[in-house]
Amino acid sequence: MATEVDLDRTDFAILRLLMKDAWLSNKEIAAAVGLAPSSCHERIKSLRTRGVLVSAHAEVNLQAIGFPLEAVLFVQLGKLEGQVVDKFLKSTAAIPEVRGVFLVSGRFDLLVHVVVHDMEHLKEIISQHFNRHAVVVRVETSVVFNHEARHVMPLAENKGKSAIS
Amino acid sequence: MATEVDLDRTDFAILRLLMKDAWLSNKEIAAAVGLAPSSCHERIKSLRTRGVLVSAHAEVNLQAIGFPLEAVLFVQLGKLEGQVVDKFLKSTAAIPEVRGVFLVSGRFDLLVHVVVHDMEHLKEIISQHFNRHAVVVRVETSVVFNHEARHVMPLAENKGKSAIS
DNA sequence: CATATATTCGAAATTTATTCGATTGACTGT
DNA sequence: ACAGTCAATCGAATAAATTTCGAATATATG
Repeated sequence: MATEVDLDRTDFAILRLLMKDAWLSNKEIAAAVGLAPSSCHERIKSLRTRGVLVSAHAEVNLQAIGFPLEAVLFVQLGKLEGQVVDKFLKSTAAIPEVRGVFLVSGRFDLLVHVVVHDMEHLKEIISQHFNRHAVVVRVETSVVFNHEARHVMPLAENKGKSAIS
Repeated sequence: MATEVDLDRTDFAILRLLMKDAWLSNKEIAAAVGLAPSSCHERIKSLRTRGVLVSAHAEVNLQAIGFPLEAVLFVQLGKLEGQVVDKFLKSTAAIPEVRGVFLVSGRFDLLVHVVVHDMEHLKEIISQHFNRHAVVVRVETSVVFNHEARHVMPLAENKGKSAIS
């Protein structure tokens, strides 16, 4: 598993820009970080092959396509047998309406973020999926009033660990 | 606020592709949905101006840049006065380590997803930010064992509501 | 200080994005 | 059914960006 990589200030600048806006052209990024387009291109290619830059995803306005309601499900699971839980996790993540799954420690075992058309739709997902599996002990549902996703480097400017370490 | 938009099967196909991989070229998308590049380009432009396609963000391997630990904070807030809560939400979202903030109904008021270097770093964020604000009544912390984000259309194939409705 | 390695650059070659007028197809009202 | 209106699609031309690559520069190593 790729855990550590050497990145300099310029790499971080590139990553920071692409996290904010993956639609930036190579030319624009090059200008922003002070490199020639060819050099910048080389670095981006390297970041991808090294597994730092993983992918890019477009964000669509889910309200606009008929999903105005969001919820978080707090799921308690029974005695965790690796196999069964893993299967349930996979099948949960495979539901189109599911936007994220967190397997966590503490009072709950699983947090599931879903988007739905309406309350009926939400009820359907819970009753058809979660209340059907034996591993699920209990589900608590919270409606999401407001949700903000942050696509920024979790690091203050110029705090990139250089290769000097 | 833009809530409803007319989208046909092709629009959904384009959105589905871009959600999965925002690095696809216009040419590739055009081929995949069976349009000429110029037509596809026109549609994508329209999707953006209509506010359906909002943005795109690169996903970086946070392990690789020194953030191997994730946590979810369950926050209870005091009597919700709009102004104060709103300010606290904004300041929370402004923390670089925060990846998402959910204002929810139910047992907790706020869910915060954070990435950190280590436990010390996590403790620091909680004590420096959350335990410093009067609105915060209580914080429960869960370590994230596993986290899967889903970047797919929350809709089964060919289930796009056509303009016929 | 000399050697080896990695980065950077600029220019050429390739590919892609973008514009635009003409054509096709779909919808409206009579 | 039919003419008229509007929107979508296409292909070709132009503009712009990506990608490759050898030479030059900088950086690290012994």
